[in-house]
Amino acid sequence: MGMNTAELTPIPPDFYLKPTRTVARELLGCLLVRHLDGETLVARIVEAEAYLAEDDPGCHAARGRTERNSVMFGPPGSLYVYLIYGMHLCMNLVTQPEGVPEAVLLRAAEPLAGIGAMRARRGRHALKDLCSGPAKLAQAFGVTLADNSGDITRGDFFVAPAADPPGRIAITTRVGLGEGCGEELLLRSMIADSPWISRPPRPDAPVIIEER
DNA sequence: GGAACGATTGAT
DNA sequence: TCAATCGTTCCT
Repeated sequence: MGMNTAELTPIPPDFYLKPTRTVARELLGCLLVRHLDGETLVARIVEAEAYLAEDDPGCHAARGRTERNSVMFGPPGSLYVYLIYGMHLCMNLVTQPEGVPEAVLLRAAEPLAGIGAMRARRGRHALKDLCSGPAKLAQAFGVTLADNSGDITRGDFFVAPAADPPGRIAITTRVGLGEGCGEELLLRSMIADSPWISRPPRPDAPVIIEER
């Protein structure tokens, strides 16, 4: 059932040294894989956002290093997990060399395997309710604060290369940022026309389509 | 020490 | 449209 998960292997750390916008774009179609509690969870990434060290007031590291954001300053391929709104967790993949605090927020994915376990963790049945938002995705994959600073390039929680690369990619503004937080920057990437994204672009936001 | 706020979600 | 819910951040 589901899919063959035997040959899934991690993308190595060098991938996360590319420009962060590129990493966000190239993560589309890649597979998020986790072996957890005797299950293999797999989802195809369809939406991701870049957060930059320079000229990006929306980045958690925009005002320097703090206890919370310290993982962003760590090695590429690190997992940065944080609590938002006192009740949800968001999952980021750290990019750039140590000392450069950039990351990609994983925002949405298409569930492919381990659906039952995802449903149980989410408390929802519909496939579209499992991974269609950053906190939903984290919950479906059993992410906790204990996963913060983990290594996404090896072990039982990793990103594998795209088996089915996306065709058209849409680039637009990020979700949920207030005024003055870089809300106009085109740092959100998603698979164009994917039914698995968290939400459509704002009606007034520019959308750039890249053919592949 | 205290207050305001947030890279969200789910219900109304 | 709105409440939930609490750690982080920033101000006093």
